[in-house]
Amino acid sequence: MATTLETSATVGIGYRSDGPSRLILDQLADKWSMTVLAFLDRPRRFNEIKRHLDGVTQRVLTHTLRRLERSGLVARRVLTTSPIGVEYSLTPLGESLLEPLSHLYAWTDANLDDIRAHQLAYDQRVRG
Amino acid sequence: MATTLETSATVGIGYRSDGPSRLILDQLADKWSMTVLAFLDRPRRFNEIKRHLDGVTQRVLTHTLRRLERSGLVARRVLTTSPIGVEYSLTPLGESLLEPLSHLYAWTDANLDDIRAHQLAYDQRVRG
DNA sequence: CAGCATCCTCGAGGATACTG
DNA sequence: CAGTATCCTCGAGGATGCTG
Repeated sequence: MATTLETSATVGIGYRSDGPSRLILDQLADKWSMTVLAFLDRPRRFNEIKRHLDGVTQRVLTHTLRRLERSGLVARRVLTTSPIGVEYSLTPLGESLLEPLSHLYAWTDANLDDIRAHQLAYDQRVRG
Repeated sequence: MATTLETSATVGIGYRSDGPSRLILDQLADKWSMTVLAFLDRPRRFNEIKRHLDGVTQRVLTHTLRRLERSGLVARRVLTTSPIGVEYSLTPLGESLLEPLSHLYAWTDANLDDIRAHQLAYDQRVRG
């Protein structure tokens, strides 16, 4: 099972399904994580985040933040205010992730129309 | 690894949950899509891909390839050989996606140990 | 060889109610 | 305000068998 490293020497993209990239993808590919990371350009309160993510429930947002905190991407800080407050912010590790992600966003913006056109053409080809 | 890009500290990352990046993430974040893309450094036959993805079923691989084809990232070509064959390859659009993805892979490789350490520490703190 | 047709499992995500 | 605690839905993914 020790797979050899014969994969994609041409392209030079070191992705393997059992590799570390899989782990990161699993971390980010849920419904809200990336939106949360993008919103944490400054420290934000729990309900502030919740209001920003239209439709998220408390339970799911809590789970999302816990997972990001667990991986060291987000820091959680309890404020000893009158009603207790909790502040979430990006860690340096979390901030460093924004840069590679921005490349993906840029690609998306540049190719979205192309993708949509392909999808539309495919659907018409299959249906009609 | 401190990039001199000054984008990370500011909002400069144009991600929104209702934006196009969401669409791309939904496309790539399934269990096999990225592995398939990485494996298509050259045209590959269906069963060739299936053998490479350890554990994937025919049904799921078919669906994965259909989705990638629908978005224009992968091309499907039927070979009129003795037993019919099908060849899958990256489109230029699909190839262009590998570059931004490689940034994500590089980040992952550079920070995997850090992430794993955070997760371990978190689990012990919470008492798992 | 490369599928499609069924059936089934399992967990992410949501609805709702309660609380320190 | 920022959470838990239950319960439920829904679809991705898997198992298995059949076929042009």
